[in-house]
Amino acid sequence: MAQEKSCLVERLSHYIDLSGEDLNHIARLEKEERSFRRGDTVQRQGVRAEHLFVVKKGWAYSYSTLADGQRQIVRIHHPGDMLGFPDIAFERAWLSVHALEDIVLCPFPKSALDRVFVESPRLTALLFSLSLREQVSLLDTVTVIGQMSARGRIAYLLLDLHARLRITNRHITDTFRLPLNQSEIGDALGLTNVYISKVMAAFESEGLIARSAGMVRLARRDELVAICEFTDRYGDLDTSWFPASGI
Amino acid sequence: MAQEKSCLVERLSHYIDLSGEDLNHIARLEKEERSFRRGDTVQRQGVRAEHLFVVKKGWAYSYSTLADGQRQIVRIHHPGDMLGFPDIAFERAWLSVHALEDIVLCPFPKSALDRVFVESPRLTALLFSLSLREQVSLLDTVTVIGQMSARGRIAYLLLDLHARLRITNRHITDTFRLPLNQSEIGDALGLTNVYISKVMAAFESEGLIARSAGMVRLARRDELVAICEFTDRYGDLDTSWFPASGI
DNA sequence: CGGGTCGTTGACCGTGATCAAGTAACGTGG
DNA sequence: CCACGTTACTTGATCACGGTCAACGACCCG
Repeated sequence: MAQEKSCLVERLSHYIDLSGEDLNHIARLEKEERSFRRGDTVQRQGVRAEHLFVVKKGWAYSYSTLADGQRQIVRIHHPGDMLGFPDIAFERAWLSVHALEDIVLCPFPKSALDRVFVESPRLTALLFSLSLREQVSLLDTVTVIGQMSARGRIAYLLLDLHARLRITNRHITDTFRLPLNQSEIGDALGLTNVYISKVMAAFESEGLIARSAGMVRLARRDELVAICEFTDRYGDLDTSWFPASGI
Repeated sequence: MAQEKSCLVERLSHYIDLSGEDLNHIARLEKEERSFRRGDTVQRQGVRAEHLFVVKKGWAYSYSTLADGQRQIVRIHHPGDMLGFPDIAFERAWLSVHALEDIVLCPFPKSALDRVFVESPRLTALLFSLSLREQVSLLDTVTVIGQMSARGRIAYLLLDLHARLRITNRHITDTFRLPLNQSEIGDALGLTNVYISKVMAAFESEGLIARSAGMVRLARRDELVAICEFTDRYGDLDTSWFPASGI
């Protein structure tokens, strides 16, 4: 199947120049894209994890579940994100993945990674770095959930989503679509849906945000930033140490 | 300086067989040892991050600080651990590192990583996997802090430390040394020192743990496990996909 | 001795959970 | 077209987990 353009190439060439060699690797890796419907479970915790995915279209999230049914959403995935990194190191998936809307994923098999590691150190370094950036984002999440009040956590979530959408869309305004319901926001932040509702209503009445039909506008972004000490961590990666291309 | 045995080799050969080639790389990576005194700051958030470290002796922790001085301890490092992974991907360190006691670290420069990536894909895969395991551990931390009560969080911390000590010491008993004070435990779990004191006193009076002179004994480990649904995530890595050695 | 750190304990309080009722929007089938 | 179920959000009353503040004791080291 000749694809117009590989979604992985598109994603990765945002960071570094890829040689023809590198491109061949990616082409070999990438398999047919897969679609899921809103609400589908892409992957369930504990199954054999055999693929990494690139999100081509739509939002999804990864979560873990406790025995009593409590759910922690640990990562929200946007178009252009890669998901499934943690599963590379283990036989079974640690996280379940849920489609927030109709989505399209590009899978590529973990078993093909060895050739990438041998033949394209530069691509390997990039994958490693992307995984590390996700790790840094998790570090922030821990700090936010561990230390901040509900207002801070919610402000952080909104600013973080906005900053991440800006990675792939530089010209984004202060308004964006938020296809998460309040229960899901709560599960991402360790709060209840009820309290999300109350705080967001407060934010709105204070003029910090505006909401309508699934859209959010960060009306006074600076104040939200002050509430949670937000700093954008999605600047450019340090690629200076990467192995040179083509050798 | 001829060392009896490289601490990195000791650590890594626990997971895979290392070729002579690989060993040479490691030797080149480990320039030297560096010692720090109890209470020293090994690295401060925001400085140029130029090294990865292997902990050879003593405990340390990585943390981030908020503007108001609140501190989130995100990772406790034991002998044999590697620290500084997240800093590989960025120019500046995201975390500060603090010595919990007198420690010895083996630094190796980030700038030397490119040769590892080019010449030893197998070692690269192992480093990647170790970084991913740390990421998985962070995922658990998020879930624990986001969803569990104080009792659950503290039980989890104790069990997690115990399980990690068992990686390098298979014959560990149910008793171990805990060189963290209660303020630090609180900062790791998003709780206050006061509440740590109260819950641990409760655990002790219920016979779940016993304490004396900086040591903790998990007297009824099974009940602690039940409290926080603990599962040991430090089993062996999936190394099946690793590139073969020697080529 | 004196001062520092650390852990303990108690009184009080506030954030955010819990429970419950009600509303609005939407799709479905009659 | 309305009746109905479902899902999402809102709002209020009540409650409890864990924070805050403060005092005190144990221990260590100079």
